[in-house]
Amino acid sequence: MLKRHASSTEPALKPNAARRVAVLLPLPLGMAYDYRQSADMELTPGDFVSVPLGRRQTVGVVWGDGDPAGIEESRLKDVTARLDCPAMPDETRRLVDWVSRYTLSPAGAVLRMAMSIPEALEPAPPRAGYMLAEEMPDVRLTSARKRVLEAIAGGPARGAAELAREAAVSSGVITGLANAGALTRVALPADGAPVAEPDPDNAGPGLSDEQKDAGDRLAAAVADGFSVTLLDGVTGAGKTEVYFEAVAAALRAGKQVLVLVPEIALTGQWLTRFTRRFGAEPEVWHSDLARGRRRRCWRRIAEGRARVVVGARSALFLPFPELGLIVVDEEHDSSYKQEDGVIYHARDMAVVRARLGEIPAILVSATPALETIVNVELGRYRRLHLPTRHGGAELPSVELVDMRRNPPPRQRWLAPPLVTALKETLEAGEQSLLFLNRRGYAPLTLCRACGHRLQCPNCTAWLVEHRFTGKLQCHHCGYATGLPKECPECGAEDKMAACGPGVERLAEEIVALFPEARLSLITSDTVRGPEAAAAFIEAIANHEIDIILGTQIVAKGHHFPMLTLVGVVDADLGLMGGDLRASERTFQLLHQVSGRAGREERPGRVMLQTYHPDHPVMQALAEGARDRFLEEEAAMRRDGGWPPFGRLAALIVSGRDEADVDAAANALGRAAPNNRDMRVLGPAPAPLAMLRGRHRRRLLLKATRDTDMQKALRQWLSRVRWPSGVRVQVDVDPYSFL
DNA sequence: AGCACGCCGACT
DNA sequence: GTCGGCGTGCTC
Repeated sequence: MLKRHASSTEPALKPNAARRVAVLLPLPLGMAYDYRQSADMELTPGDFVSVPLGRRQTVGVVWGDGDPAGIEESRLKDVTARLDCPAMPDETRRLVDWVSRYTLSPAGAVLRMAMSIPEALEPAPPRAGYMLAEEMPDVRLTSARKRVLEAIAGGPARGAAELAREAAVSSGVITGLANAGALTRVALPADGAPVAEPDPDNAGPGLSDEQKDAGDRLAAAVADGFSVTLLDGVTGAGKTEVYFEAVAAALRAGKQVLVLVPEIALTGQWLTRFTRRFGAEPEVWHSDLARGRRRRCWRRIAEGRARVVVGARSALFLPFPELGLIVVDEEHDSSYKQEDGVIYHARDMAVVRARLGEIPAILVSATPALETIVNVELGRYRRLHLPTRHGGAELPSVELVDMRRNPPPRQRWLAPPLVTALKETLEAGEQSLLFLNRRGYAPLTLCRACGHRLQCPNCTAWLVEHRFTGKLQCHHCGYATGLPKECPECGAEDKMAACGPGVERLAEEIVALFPEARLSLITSDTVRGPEAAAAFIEAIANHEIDIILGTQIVAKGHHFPMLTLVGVVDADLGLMGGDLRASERTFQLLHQVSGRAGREERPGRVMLQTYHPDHPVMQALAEGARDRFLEEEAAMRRDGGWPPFGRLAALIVSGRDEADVDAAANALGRAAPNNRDMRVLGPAPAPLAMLRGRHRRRLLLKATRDTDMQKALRQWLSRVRWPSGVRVQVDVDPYSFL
């Protein structure tokens, strides 16, 4: 494939023509660059190579043959070296190409996601280990030192950190012993520490008949090439344990497994369940892993030593040499959509990766995306249904609290029925969860004298007061400022008033109502990082907390046996704003929060505070009529030609100069394709008309299902030029309408 | 993404 | 007179 063979139909190569290879670089370049390959260098597609670029050295990947008709030979530079590390697997390279074509992103930009840790390609830095010195010098033996010497006597040479942990001493003791000559430093085999492998036969799964049947069917699919199965089950049905059977089957077949999860910070309970089932931890991958751990993790995956990887969406681009199964947990979750840089949907690309590798994908959810349901109905995806909760727990009852008929008192946000329910729950010694998807104290601050509203200078957004930090914050760009004493517009003193509730303000209300209750506020401001999250979850599970008050982050995947009441403070919050998926997303989120209630023998109760009790989303939630809701939603989308029955792509035109942005957006509007199959809406100011100081306009290309969107977009964009200060971003299959 | 080149303000 | 700000453009 790589070597070009001269044939009679091709012009004969010049006898001393250089061998060219195409090398894709992890830069937003769009195409591979050609390099000269020296005669003694063997290169195969996928090889990582070091090449000169400008006046620096860069690492790239051999992508295929060079193009003899490409740039002239005199400008070719030599490949410097082939790196000593496993080649990028064929499927990963094809995925990079596929995502690049689909999203209209430069291939190099996609490659960058697959080379997120360039250090992993270099040989591992030598690791210092310690062993007992041949001759024990005369040193003072403290008890800490004794423990170290005992620990080291019972095993091979180990690293300082490992040894310190085993002997329960600080690493200073190790250094001290080494300096005294009692320990000698030796080089450890780099990264060679054996990894405990998950064992598919470690523990019996302990499944119900219903779960076992589903697990068997998933496991059977593992041997069967490409397939997509929706594992559709109510919250608490034990879906995780069911797909673990497919994981076990893949492990038995000697394959690697990738489990995608939406928010890696929240998987503490998931990891516990995994370890219980498989007797070892999976490899955990996410983008803010410390450099060294990330490097080792990447390397173990590339070498096939990591067997099960659980990770956020970027894990899709890891170099699995023998991937045998992909699971997408909470497949409906919108955090699978990457919104900046290369804009892609990890659930959809996971299906593509599965097809390229001819392996199965399992999509897991209690509230599947409409896209997924439609794919099931079209027969593209299989479906396994788990209709009952594990252990016979009842699904919670959902009540609507009509805020028009039961208004809370002025400057309060909890309606009387919810207050009563909270009181009853407290008295029964059970836990309550209040959900309000609004960080901070108040979403809006205005002047009572002149009506001026405090807005972010860089974005079309109100500043949110945070009493916790005493600041006004923009949630879009990170702008923060102190709370002004006087109105910046009219100068009136002490007239600034907080409008509406955030979780901090709601906390005040709860403290006033139930001063004796133990309240915990859980938001991304109060929970920074996985350890803090684990501590909160532990405290809740131990019933050290009576009322949990939180944003989005409490909605997902946790299981608290004493939690019997869930109150949604503003169920209408997500419905505003004309977003195509507003109803669907609100349904999914509220259904998911509701699922936190009553997961064991105690029945759960859910109360949704709403001003629109007749809205289809509220009705469907109250009646537990998920499938009816999906049918109604599907009917509306089908009538309007919206996804998944039609296709969408958005263009976001942005720049610092508003006139330039408008001119470019209008030019795109004039050049827009408009025919029987496609129509362009806009340009219109994007919902966030200014973001981080850049003005934004949006155009939406809406087309029939069978339209080649990439081709249409490429042709459209090629007809228009815009000034260099203006950026045009393409979002194929947009999810958020921001 | 780097790292150049290039064209206008405050320094030794 | 030069040092240096980051805007613009190229890298096989």
